[in-house]
Amino acid sequence: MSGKRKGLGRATVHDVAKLAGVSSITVSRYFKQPDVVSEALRLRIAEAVQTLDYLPNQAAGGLASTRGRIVAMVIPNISGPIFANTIQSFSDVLNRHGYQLLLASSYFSVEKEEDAVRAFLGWSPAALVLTSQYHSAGTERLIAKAGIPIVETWDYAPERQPLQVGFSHLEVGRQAVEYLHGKGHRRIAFVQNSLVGDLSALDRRDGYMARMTEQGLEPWVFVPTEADPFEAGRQAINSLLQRKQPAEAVIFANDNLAAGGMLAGLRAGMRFPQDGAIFGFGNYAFSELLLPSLTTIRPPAREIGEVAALRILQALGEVEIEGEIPHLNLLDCELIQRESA
Amino acid sequence: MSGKRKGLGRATVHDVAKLAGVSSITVSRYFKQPDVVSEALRLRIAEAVQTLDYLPNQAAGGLASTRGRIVAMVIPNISGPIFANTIQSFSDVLNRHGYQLLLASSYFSVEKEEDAVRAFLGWSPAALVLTSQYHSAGTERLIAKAGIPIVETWDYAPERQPLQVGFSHLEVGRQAVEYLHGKGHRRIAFVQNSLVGDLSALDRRDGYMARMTEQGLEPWVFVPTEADPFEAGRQAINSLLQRKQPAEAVIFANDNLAAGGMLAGLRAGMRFPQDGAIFGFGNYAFSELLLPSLTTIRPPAREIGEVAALRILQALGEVEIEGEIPHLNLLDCELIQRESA
DNA sequence: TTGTAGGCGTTATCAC
DNA sequence: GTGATAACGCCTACAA
Repeated sequence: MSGKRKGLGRATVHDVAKLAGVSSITVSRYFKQPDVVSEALRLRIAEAVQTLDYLPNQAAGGLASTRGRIVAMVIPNISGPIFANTIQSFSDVLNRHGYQLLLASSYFSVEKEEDAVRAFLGWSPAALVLTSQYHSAGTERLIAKAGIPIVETWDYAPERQPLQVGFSHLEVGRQAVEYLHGKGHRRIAFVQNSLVGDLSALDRRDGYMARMTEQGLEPWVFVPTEADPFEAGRQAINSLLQRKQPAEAVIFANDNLAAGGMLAGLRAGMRFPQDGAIFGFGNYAFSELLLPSLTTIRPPAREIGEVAALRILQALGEVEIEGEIPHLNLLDCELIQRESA
Repeated sequence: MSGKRKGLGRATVHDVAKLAGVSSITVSRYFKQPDVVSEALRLRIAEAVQTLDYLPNQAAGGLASTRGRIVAMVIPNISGPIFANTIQSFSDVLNRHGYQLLLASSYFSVEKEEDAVRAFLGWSPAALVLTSQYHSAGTERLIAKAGIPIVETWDYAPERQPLQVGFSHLEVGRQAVEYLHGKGHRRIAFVQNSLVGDLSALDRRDGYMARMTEQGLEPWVFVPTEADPFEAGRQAINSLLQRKQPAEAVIFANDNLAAGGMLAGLRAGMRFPQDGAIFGFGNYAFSELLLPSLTTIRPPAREIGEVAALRILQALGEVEIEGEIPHLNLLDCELIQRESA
């Protein structure tokens, strides 16, 4: 009987409606607002759904209602040691409310981020999550006119338009100085991330520099040339600790660098913290397993994902909230004192 | 002027078509098969797209063409130390070809996996990726009639319908025994994963048992009661090494357990491998950072993601291939000999 | 509580 | 090479 197009071959609302002896809109209501459908029809529809193995077509639904149950997230990387926790918790909370996660990584490149955002917007996501406050001009334009909730995570820039869920990297840098200074150290160095593009790490460095200056101490920033973080760490240790006037403490831009540096030192016969205090950032999984274990700062990775998801669900009206949705969500980092500093 | 529905408020093909003075189908072709559109029109359309900031609506496109450019993946967990690499490489390859990744985690629960699969199928994904060969009956039914390429990763079950991209956990178990036996060890124990649901880990145990038996050695399986992997590892070390006839070598179900065990031993004054060889699985990021560094087996995490994506793209006709698409993709694990065994 | 009509934005199909 | 038409599967708006 004709059929000029093929379709998916799956059952549709119409099939279910016919089998249940109702109109298709009633089947639609059965899924969206079950309490509006009478008990009798509900049972008939449920049976038809069973029989036909009916699955609502989300693309069609999203198209018709102009609001797809999908949320998009761009993150620097998935396999790195810290962002995965954010993705995990974010995705879990969303799934629980029937939303699906669309994911892509930017590798700390604002161009790749823009590509991902453009691709995502084609899916008319219900909301969009980005990492940090730093984006390309193109991304800024896209999100400005996207007309959906935008959330920036892993950073805290109160003056920006998008919802903020994260923490201040500047504060983290200051906090590290504070701690080491309190331990009596004066010659405190900072090892920068060799990964260009990680702009938040530069904020941590700036916080370090600001606090050092305030304390009347001279900032001492080491910039590794090695790309591999473990190698870069080794390079830093060699340069900072094996000299006449060695650093008393070294703050690394992240735990990878710190671990690489510490390991190189240990294998060269050094002892920590005796030969220099080692301070990291990130509280990666291995940090407590090192000998000595690594003193570091734990960013609220999981919490960021949870809060971001919650705010989005509230903005979408899926979760109730009294009053305004908090625009600024400043979460706590935790300084974890261990053996290395 | 009526307008009974609102729509997204964004520009559509029709807007672009009107501005460019062509029909909307030509705009569609401009995106799908640019070489079919004449140079002149292409320029006009490009300009209109620019002016209007037009973004193709993927949901509408997917609906009309019955093939959305989306691929769904269910993985045990995102934040764990090993699967993230698979997700990362998988997503990267797909993105490069204009496909987006829909992601959810099962936490090693076949029920959660089924929920995710059902939710995903509503999006009419172009393909579906699962982890391991173990699923619920419901999932089996769903994938059997999904009518899209299905890929099972991180395992290798030649007899199964879905495309296989992974490795044999049984083989991994045998390989560990082989290695330790070759080092002269006879009293070789295996520490099971305390995480129920990780069925592939049981396959590794079974491989261990089979090989031990073949060698005329008696299998010795320890089942931790502690849930936390580090605690479970400690428990295992205490039980296996601090006795009259201690184990000479211990194979752990994964690197987390091994690290926990080794660390507990070290802090108690033990030395490795002198007081017992320690063997892991997974080659987690920290494994090379431990002192002693951990001997383990590296699963082809990244490669699995790449190959899975490639096979899917080939099945979808996005990537050329001569002949049949290989159904069985057995990838190599790498035994990484380090200091602990 | 249930149904009718028609549109959401795109693309398959057929015609020129 | 380009266009007219209808259909993909669902949901909003309105009516009963």
